[in-house]
Amino acid sequence: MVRAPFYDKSGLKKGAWSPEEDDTLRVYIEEHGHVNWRSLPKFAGISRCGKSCRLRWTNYLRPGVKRGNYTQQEDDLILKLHEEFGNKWSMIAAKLPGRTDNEIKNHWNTRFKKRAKQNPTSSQLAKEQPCKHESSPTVTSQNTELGAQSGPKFDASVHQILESSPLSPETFSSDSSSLSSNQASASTTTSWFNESSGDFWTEPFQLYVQSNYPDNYMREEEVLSSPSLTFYDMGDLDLFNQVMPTWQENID
DNA sequence: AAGAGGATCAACCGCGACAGC
DNA sequence: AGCTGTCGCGGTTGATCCTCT
Repeated sequence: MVRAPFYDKSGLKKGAWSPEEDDTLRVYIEEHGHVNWRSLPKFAGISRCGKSCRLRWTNYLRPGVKRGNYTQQEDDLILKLHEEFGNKWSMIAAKLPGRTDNEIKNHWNTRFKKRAKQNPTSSQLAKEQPCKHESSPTVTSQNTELGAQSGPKFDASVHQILESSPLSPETFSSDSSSLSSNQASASTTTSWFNESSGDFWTEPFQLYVQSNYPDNYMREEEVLSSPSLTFYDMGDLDLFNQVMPTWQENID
């Protein structure tokens, strides 16, 4: 279900990731963290653009990423959050431990299609139920359509579509290793990346020797030890806890 | 059994936000 | 103030899987 691998003009690989690439990226990030996505592929020896690496890590390789079916509780929460935030998938994902914005977005779109099929008039609700926190002045047609599901009129039959999946202890945890060190990344970026040039995300791959690595590079364990860098903002879990009381222990 | 069409989801693309110079 | 580099987000695409006829 993935695109066939291919190489673009600049020699960057695109399409599906191989297990070898996954291993390389995982090992590298676990060892060194990700200070600078743009330069990471060079140092890790991956023939991908930084953007692709970031996406792969965020959506697939990152520890704590939960895969598989959505529980009804998760779905209730997504509905609630979508009503509040609209298509702010990253904000929704931030409140759903283990789920990524991409996955939630896919899930929502899939469900919407089902819903739209079942109830073609539902799009009417979108105009009546603008999302509370919509800050953007431009509302796309898709936003409008998706909003159709979000209001209180959303009927319970939708849940019958949803599959339930017991939480796996392996895939779900409050493991602080499932972190995002973006802020740390930005603050610790050092001048040793300066030799790079060209377009940021698509810069052609160049192999750098590991010895180029600076001593002041922020290690994964340093990132983990930073209290402000945990992946989940625990203060934001109130709503999550309301909807998913059975997960409370895991979160705490 | 096989083909068609729908569903799923990983990955790509473009753009905007933000920080540093 | 404007430019450049970096990053993340949201929308979209496309290959594969699944289900129905």
